[in-house]
Amino acid sequence: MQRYFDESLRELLTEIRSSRNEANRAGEGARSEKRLSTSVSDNIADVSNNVVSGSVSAAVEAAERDLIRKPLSGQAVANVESLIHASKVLEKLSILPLVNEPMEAREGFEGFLLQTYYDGDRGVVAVKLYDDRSGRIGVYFDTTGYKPYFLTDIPPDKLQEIPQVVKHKGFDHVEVVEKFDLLRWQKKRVTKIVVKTPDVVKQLRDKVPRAWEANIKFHHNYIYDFGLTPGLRYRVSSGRLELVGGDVSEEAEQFIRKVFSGEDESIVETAIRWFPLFEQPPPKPRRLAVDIEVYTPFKGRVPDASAASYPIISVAFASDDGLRVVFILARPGVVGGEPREGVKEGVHIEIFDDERALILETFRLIANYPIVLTFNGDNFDFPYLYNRALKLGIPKDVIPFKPTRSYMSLKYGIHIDLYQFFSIKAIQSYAFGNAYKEFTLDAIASALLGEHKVEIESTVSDLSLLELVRYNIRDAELTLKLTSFNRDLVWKLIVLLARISRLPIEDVTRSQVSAWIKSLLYWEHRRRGYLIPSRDEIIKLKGEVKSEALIKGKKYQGAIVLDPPSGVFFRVVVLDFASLYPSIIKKWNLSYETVNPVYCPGSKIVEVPDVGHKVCMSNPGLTAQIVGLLRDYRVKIYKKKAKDKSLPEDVRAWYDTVQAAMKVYINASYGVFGASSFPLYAPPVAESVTAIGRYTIKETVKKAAELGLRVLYGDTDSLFIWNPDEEKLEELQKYVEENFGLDLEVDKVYKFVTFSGLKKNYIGAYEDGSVDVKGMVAKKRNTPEFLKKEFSEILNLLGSVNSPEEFVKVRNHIREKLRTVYTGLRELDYNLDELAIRMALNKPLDAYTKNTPQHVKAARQLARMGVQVLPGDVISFVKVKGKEGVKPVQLARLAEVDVDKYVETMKSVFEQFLAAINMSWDEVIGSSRLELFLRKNS
DNA sequence: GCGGACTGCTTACCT
DNA sequence: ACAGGTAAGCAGTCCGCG
Repeated sequence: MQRYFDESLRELLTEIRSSRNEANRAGEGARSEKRLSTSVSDNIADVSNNVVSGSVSAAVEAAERDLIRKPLSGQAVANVESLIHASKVLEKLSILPLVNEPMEAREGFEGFLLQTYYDGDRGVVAVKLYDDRSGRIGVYFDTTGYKPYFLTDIPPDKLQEIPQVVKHKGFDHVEVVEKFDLLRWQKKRVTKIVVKTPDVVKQLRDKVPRAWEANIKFHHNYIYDFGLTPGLRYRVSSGRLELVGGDVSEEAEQFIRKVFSGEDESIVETAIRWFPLFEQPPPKPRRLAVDIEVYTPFKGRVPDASAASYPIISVAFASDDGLRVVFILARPGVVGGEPREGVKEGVHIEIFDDERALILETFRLIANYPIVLTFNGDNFDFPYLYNRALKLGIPKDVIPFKPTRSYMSLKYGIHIDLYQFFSIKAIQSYAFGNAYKEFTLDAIASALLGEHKVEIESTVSDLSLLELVRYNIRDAELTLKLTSFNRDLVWKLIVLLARISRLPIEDVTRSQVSAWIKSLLYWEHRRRGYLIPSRDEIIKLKGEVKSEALIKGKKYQGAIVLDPPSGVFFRVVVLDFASLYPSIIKKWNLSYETVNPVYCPGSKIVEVPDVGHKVCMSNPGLTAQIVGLLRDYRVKIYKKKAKDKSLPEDVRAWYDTVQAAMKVYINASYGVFGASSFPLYAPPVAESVTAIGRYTIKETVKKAAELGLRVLYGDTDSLFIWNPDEEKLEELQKYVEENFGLDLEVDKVYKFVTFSGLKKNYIGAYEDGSVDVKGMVAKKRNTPEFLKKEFSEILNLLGSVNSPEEFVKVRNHIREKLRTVYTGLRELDYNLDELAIRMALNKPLDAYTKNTPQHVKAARQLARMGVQVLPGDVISFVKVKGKEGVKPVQLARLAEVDVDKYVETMKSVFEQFLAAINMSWDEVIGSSRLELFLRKNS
């Protein structure tokens, strides 16, 4: 590997430059006043005031002809051995066109539905389909004459009296349609106002007193009206999209009927209809990850993508078909770097002496992949490339992206920005169990892949070319791996989320879980001919809550937390109600139309405990059906299939992803009804869920007491039982099943639990010595690293304890350990990084107006130094002596650290734990103070 | 003018 | 913009105090 660069790269660069001269001559035509040899040195100085002239596009054409179409001529390949690999790659690439508008999907075209969008030029909805046989994307342009519309209750003749509507130039026509009004449980005739373009809906919806379904994106409406499911296979047939492979076999249908036996027929019918979503194998389009690096003279500041003032110095690509390429810009005064910097084998490096050529090559690659991955491409890489290209005179139609309202979309393929995807809170918490806490490539890759970014001393602008290559390619590889690890887990998850939500891929990867649930519910409303209620009418009819939240500013009361004791308890069984809230929604038939119903057809009404809402049980509520279906599918079918050893491993992995996708949905299903931003916001629904939850756990605690079980603690849906009798436990489970129709499962068994006496705060140790630490200060991000380290060492001591007797010994160990740490701290045996407190900035600096927390103080000091600080940034600071009290790590010295403050922090970290083992800080540290005093004065 | 009691703001956690 | 509940640290304020 080391012999790759046995020549000095610098020498090589000279060669490249001259060989490029030939190839570039045509491309330089437009800038004839500047010879290529000077353009290299001008690269940095000249770009910021580059003016786009008319002759440039001719130059681009020429460059395309001479340079781009024959990339091997004048190609700088940095080593001989990789040339063989590289030429194979490039051979493949060199036949690819620069601009790649997808071909039209005509009659008979078959492919997976990836994306719908509005094609403004043609004025129709367009659908991107991925054909897995050719590996190409085709676009189906709607031929049914589908137009944008919204609904109102004004009859057509009365509508004629509103000229602003019917005389509007975008107005097309009206139709009368019949819908079912779930909220009022009656048929309703509404007027459909059909218009020419989507923007007209926005202009006209306020011109009528009441409008429905006027806030749905045109290309989403298309999906709902045609009953499409993104992620499934379709064929263009008789000018329409026809589902392929959506049939459910007789055998499968019988199986589903058995699983859902006893349910209402409408639920069984939906269950059968959904089956292909979980069973059809996912498409596997080729994926390309792209990452760019930009020169900037300002350290600690992210280059401004809208200005794009400085050159793109490197672009790295990694694809799942094995491509590893870095395009790098030769810059005057920047050395090649040492061979031993260790660029991995198989990475093909191309050195460009012209930034424009580099960008054009980049575009050509991007334009040829059906899926392009970035990390923050929406807000940085793609806008930068876009604006930089324009600045360098590259015409728009050569650029493979088009900016949409909220993100960067691709002309040919699909752009997935993984920063957006991993920032989705439901993904972070439900799919990955909060494994990562910050939304940076490094944090996410470390947590999920166990791999890191390449560490660099200062900024990318200061790196040698080889260091830059190494850094850049790692980012691209990590980005790719984030979708491919664990048998393409993330890609499959995205496909499944698209199928369940019915949102296109570019939409589902950029929206929060509330948008997914909204979309799924809209789709089902449309399918069943229900009018989608407006937010206002739901609030008017269902706005009232009956409980008061314990937390100021919240809308209604939530879960209960039992008061835990303090102390150590051996053999603790933790029971929990399986999917408590979703199960409640299903069992109690909770839905916006069933809670406090306007009309309950069979008058079968039950009352919610505590809050007294009335629930109509006569017909299955819509949201109860959907949530219940996902829950049952997950529990009764896919959790089992995921563990079925008789299935091949990759099939099991798929089913595991299926159940994970369902988990994300059902976990969020309660919360959205309590979120005022949700279009189907129904506070009494959310309030009923938590009230029933409280009722259920309280009754279960009562029963447990009757059975002689000792309940130590419980939070929302869990009960900690001390050394229970097996039979009594089973009896309790039976009681819960019979009385509430819920599953009370044994979640875990702890060898022992140490409770501090505080809620949401305990350590549970398993038989094998591993431990769960919950809520303790030692676990929090804003606790200095040295304390976390020392704490985890104490945890190791603790995990080894097997009996109450052994605790005595461990207590002594712990006491000694703490004393050592204490004296070490007094003598400042730690460095600044170990002492740093990390805290996130949740708002822009100037939004902290009420007071100035310490991390904001530190951040303001950084800002004064010219370092950019943005919301989401985690500030590392240390506590120091002096007026401000804090300093960012970068600016602090060890000598100014305020040791007393750190002793306080140490005390609070360990007191929580000492409380559990019945020790006090003073008894542990008291004598240490004396010892330290004596030692210092001896 | 200072310190303790208190409230409110902010963050990070748990379910 | 999925929810509420708990804990901690600190900033800022009020009040008492001859």
